[in-house]
Amino acid sequence: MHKKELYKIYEKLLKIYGFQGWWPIHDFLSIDGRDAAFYHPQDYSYPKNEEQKFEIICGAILTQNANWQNVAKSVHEIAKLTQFDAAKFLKLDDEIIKNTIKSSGYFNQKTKKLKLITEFFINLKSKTPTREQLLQIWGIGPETADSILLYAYKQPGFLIDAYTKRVFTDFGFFNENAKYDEMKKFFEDNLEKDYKFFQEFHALIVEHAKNTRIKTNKKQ
DNA sequence: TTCCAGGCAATAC
DNA sequence: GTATTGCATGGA
Repeated sequence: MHKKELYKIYEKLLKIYGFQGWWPIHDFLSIDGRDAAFYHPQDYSYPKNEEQKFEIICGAILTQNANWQNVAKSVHEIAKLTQFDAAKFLKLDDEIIKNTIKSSGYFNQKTKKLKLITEFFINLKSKTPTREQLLQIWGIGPETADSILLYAYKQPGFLIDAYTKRVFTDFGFFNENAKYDEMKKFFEDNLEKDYKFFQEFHALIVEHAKNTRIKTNKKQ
């Protein structure tokens, strides 16, 4: 019964913010540019190769509880160092990686996470992983698994993040203690499973959430 | 200065 | 099973 409402929200967000073109893919032509990550609105053909898949996976780890602007710097640095060749990345010393991803925060944990997912990625040999496989990897939780599946592998699973929860709780769809899988199921039960649509919807939710950020005032 | 950002695992209860 | 805590940087 929520189908109509959800599609209406999507149309409204699309009208306000336009196509978002997620997930940003690094542009090697502007490798020395300031902001080398770029978006590709209405082009759902990305990632176009293994390197771009690996880039999205790295970004998904790095953006865990981190500001994307900080992550973009790390992505840029990894691109310069490895061109997102997974085998090349795996050979890097931990100290090099820590220094390279420093701006994303939690660099000790994230270095370990990146190495583990890189090993997994190489062993996949271009196959598509399952959600269960991803969740077994240390450092991959439901949101990271879903973003990897949706944006690196074009699998139409709905991705829930802090923004999605906040926005749709505000809209009255969920209550404060709604669980990840419960919210995910809600969207998937009420929407057509189309990866392009899911990619766009999630990106629009994030954009909207950023634009309606509540400026908290600690002491009330 | 304080607070938060495209979470997750470990630990405590 | 649910709640809390540690992880860390950079910009507002």
